[in-house]
Amino acid sequence: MMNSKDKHKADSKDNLETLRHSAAHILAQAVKELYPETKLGIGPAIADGFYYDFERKTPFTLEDLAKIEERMQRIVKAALPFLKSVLSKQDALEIFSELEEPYKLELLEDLENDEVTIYRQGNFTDLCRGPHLANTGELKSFKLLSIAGAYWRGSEKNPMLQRIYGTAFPGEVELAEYLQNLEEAKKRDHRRLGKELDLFSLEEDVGPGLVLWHPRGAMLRKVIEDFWRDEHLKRGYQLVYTPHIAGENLWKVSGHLDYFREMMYPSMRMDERNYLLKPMNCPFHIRIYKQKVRSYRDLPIRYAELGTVYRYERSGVLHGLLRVRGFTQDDAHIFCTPEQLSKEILSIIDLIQFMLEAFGYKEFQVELSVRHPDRSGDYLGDDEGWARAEAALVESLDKRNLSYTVGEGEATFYGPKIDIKLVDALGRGWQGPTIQVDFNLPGRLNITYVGDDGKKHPVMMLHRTVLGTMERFVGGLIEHYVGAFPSWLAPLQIRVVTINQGQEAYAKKVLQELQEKGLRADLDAGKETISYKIGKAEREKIPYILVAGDREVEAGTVSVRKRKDRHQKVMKVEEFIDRIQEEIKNRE
RNA sequence: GCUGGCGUGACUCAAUGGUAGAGUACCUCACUUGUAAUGAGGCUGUUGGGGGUUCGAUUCCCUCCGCCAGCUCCA
Repeated sequence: MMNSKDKHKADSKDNLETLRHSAAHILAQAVKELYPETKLGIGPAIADGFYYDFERKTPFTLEDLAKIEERMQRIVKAALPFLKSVLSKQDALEIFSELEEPYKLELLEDLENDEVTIYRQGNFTDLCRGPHLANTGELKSFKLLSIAGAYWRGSEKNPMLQRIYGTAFPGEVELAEYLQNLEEAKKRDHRRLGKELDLFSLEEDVGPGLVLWHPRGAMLRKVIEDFWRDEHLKRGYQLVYTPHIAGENLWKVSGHLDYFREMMYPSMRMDERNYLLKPMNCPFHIRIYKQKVRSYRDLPIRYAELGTVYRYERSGVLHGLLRVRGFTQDDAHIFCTPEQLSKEILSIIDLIQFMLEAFGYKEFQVELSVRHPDRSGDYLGDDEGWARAEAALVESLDKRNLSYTVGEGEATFYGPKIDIKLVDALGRGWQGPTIQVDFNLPGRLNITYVGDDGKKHPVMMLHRTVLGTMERFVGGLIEHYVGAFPSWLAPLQIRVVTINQGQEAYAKKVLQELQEKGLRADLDAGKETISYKIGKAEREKIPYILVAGDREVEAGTVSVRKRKDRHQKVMKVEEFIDRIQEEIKNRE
């Protein structure tokens, strides 16, 4: 049941949507007034604002944007009422054919109901479900933000229209706040922080989407990988390693050459054979499974590998660490009996949840991807198997009380899946952890186990990642912590700093003590002022600075300064070591 | 891949149809410093690559590459 507070919240969300949707109409009116030859696409409200798609021969420029915004202001000032009319589809078709709006006609023709609504303000008419503001004067605070191409109806087979993005808020304060947040978010961008903190780089000569991990980034990754490995071993996984290339036949048999070729790098030839760079790890894990006859008693078998794969991603989609061409999946394949499937899925969900929470993620978006109800012919595997697999996925999500959205038709051709999205600084979602049931490979590669009846049965197979890939996960993590990693993750945990050169010997002794305890520390014994050294360490976002001045040398202590905390505490080195080790152990 | 924008020293950015400057970083010297940037001096560029227009291009045009935003696609 909805309480009054929730109801109010829902109302204001609807109000914001109405406001933005109306803003989109005003945008379209302004564009039509300034550039009458423009054809209208669609113009909805979105999470952070609104957009409208237009077809026009000459592209909009930034100067046009300013002009359009001005014209919108004029329409707002005129306070034109939004007039709704309900009419028959036939009448609407006549109106939009008179207006020469081909895209609107296409939309109308696809509408199934016979009654449609249109809205008018001033001389502008749009096909629209509504609702809208009472009049254009109610739009107070808005701003046009950007221009981009967008395919008509989201299909790259269709012509590309020009999309104008904007945002609108009930008041100037909210708008200013939103724009400022946008600026703040840019400072959290992992590409910027990755450079500032010297974590990684991408370089033209190496190639687009191919990552160079610098020492600090590599250390961060090592810590994550160690944690990942330990946790997998605790949970009954076995680690494997497999090559980066394999003979063509492996990929032919697995179906990758039929279904995944356009994502794969061209083959290389040696000794009269063709080899391909691996885009996935599964065929290798399956070959390991097939080395022996497996009994039901051996199952489940869980092979895990931090497997580096290469995929040809289209140039326009590359994005820092979040979308690359060479990446390391924290992959595993689970071979089990149909009876074991539910339990395996559940324990993967538990592992994902445990891992993400360890990295400070409190909530995440879960999507269940199932078959398209009308297109069962497009999928491999029988209905019964799909039904059972989908039920197992749903059951596991429900058991752990996870809310999720259902993506109909989002399943892969070989099976249903659960995807978890990580959200970046600008609110964009990136698919990370995934659990996929596979109805293709077991049959295709004839992977079986011997049941208690002594007969061979097809095995159930799961693909899964719990972080996704090291690249995407670390990219997300940088933004999540804004580069200020907790001590257990920080590539460099401690910087020892001297005040003048007299303390260098003592500082070196302190450093050695820290390093002997396995702590990641370095020393700044430079000639600069203490303020300079503190500032430098703070900019590097090192969790702890230990200052060794004359007083500390005298007393055998260090002055401990925690990141972003001006109040330092003086203590014995041993005491500091105890404290930070406790912090690291608890992953605080 | 598509649409639009951008590409200047290691980084952030400036400038002009007449062969480029500032800050940071780096190096040197002086200062020996008590918790977010001591001072002075110095070094750094085939202005993304190639081609064209021009007496002359970093600036204008073409082309390729890369980056950014969005679309499409994905871990």
